[in-house]
Amino acid sequence: MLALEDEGYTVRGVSSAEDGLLAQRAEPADTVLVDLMLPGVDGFECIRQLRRDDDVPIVVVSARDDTHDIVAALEAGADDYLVKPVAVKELSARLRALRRRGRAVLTAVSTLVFGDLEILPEAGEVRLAGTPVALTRTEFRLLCELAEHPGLVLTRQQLLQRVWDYDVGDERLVDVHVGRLRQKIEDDSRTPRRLVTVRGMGYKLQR
Amino acid sequence: MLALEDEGYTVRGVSSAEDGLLAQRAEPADTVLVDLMLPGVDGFECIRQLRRDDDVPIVVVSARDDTHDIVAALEAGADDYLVKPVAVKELSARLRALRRRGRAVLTAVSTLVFGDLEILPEAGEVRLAGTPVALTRTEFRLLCELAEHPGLVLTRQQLLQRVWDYDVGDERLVDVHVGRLRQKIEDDSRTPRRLVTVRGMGYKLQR
DNA sequence: CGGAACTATGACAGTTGTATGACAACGCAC
DNA sequence: GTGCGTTGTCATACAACTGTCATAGTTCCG
Repeated sequence: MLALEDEGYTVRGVSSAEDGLLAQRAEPADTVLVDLMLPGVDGFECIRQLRRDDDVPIVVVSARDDTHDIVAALEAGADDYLVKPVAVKELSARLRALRRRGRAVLTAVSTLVFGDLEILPEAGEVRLAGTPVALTRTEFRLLCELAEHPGLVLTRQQLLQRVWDYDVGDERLVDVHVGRLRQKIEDDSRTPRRLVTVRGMGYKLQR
Repeated sequence: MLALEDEGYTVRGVSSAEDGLLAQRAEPADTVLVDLMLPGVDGFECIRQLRRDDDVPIVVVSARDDTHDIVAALEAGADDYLVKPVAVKELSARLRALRRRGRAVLTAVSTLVFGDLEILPEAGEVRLAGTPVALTRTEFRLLCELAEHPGLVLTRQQLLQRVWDYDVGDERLVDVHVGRLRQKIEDDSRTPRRLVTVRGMGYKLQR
C-alpha cells in the first residue's frame, strides 16, 4: 500500500469486505484492489457485488495461484488477477493498462487525505467530512503546500517562498492566513487538531 | 491454439510479427495474442504498432516471467500478460474479461452526463433535463472542453489554447463566453451549480 | 512572579478578480 | 445589400481577497 503511494496513487485501505463495499458506495475509488483472503464475505461474492454497483476496474491480489480460483474471480467480474508476491512495478503497470482501457476519457483526480479532510488539488476543492469547504486561493495553496509534506514542520520562511514567491517578507503574514484557514477547517480554531503550530518552528498538517 | 478452438474461439495463426500485423490490418480480429519470442520484429515493437493502428485488446503470452518484460509489454500497449505454461481455462476467462471491458468503453464514450445535463460531442447536441439547448459553436466547444475533464479546474489560459487555439490572448474573453454559456445551461446564472468559478484558478464543470 | 518572545485574532483600506451590459465588426444566408 | 446571429473588446460595478497593523493572548524561562 505504501509502495503504491510511492508510485503516485492515493490509497484507501479497508480491513474487511463489508468496509470495502460500503466505502466504495460512499465514495467510489477509480480502481479496487481485492484480496481474496479477506475475512467476512466470500471474496468472489465481494467482487460480484462491486461489479453489480458499478463498472470500476477490479484487480484481485491473492496468494492462491490455482487456475480454478483465477477463472472464478474473472468470471465474477474481476479485470485482472495477480498472484502474490506481487511486484509493485507490475501491479502499477497493470493498473495503468486497465485505466487506459476503461477510463481513457476521464481524467484522474488525485486526493490527499488527512482523516476526514480531503484535498483535491486539480479540482481546486477541499472537503471536510464530505462537505465542500470554500477556501481562497492563498488558503488553498497554503493547505496544499502543507499537505504535500504530511506531518512535517514547515517554517514561515519556507511557506512564504512556496506559497507567496516572496524571498523576504513579513512572517506574520503566514500567521494571519493560517488563522483564516483554521477558521474553515478546524472544528474549534482555538484547539487546532489538524493544522498545528510548532512553537518556534512553524506549522504542520497532522496526518 | 487447438485448445482455444475447443473453447469456442475462431483462431487465425501467423508465424511472424510481420504476418500478424498485415493480417490484422487486412482483416481485424477482435483480440490479438502475441508471443514475445516471435522471429522478426521485436515483440514490444509489434505491440506498439498494433496499438497504433487500433485499440484491439492485446494479450501477451510469453515464457519469460521477468517483471521488467511484463511492465515493458504493458507499457507498450498490451492489456494482459500471461506466463507460459498457460492454462487454457485461465486464458479463456481473461479474454472474456477483456472483451467485457472493451464493450463497456464503447457505450461509455458517446455521452457525457453531468446530472441532468447531457452532452453528445459527436452529435453536437446538448440536452438539459431532456430538452435540447441551442449553443453556438464556441459555447459548445467550451462546454466539451470542460466536460472532458469533469470536476477539474481549467485555467483561462488552458481554455484559450484548447477552444480558441490562442497561445496568447485576453483572458477576459473566456469570462464572457462562460457567462453566455451560463445563461443557457444554468437555472439561475447568478448562482452557478454546474459551471462554477474557482476564484484565482479558473472554471470547472461540476461532476 | 514578571518580562520577553512568540502566536492569535479582529478591523480596515487598498487591491484584485469576476460578472455583465453595450457595441462594433464579422460572416453568412437569402 | 439587408438582416440576423455570433464574436471579441471594452467599461463599469460589484464582491471577494489581501496585507498591514494594533491589540490581546500564550508559553517559556530565569
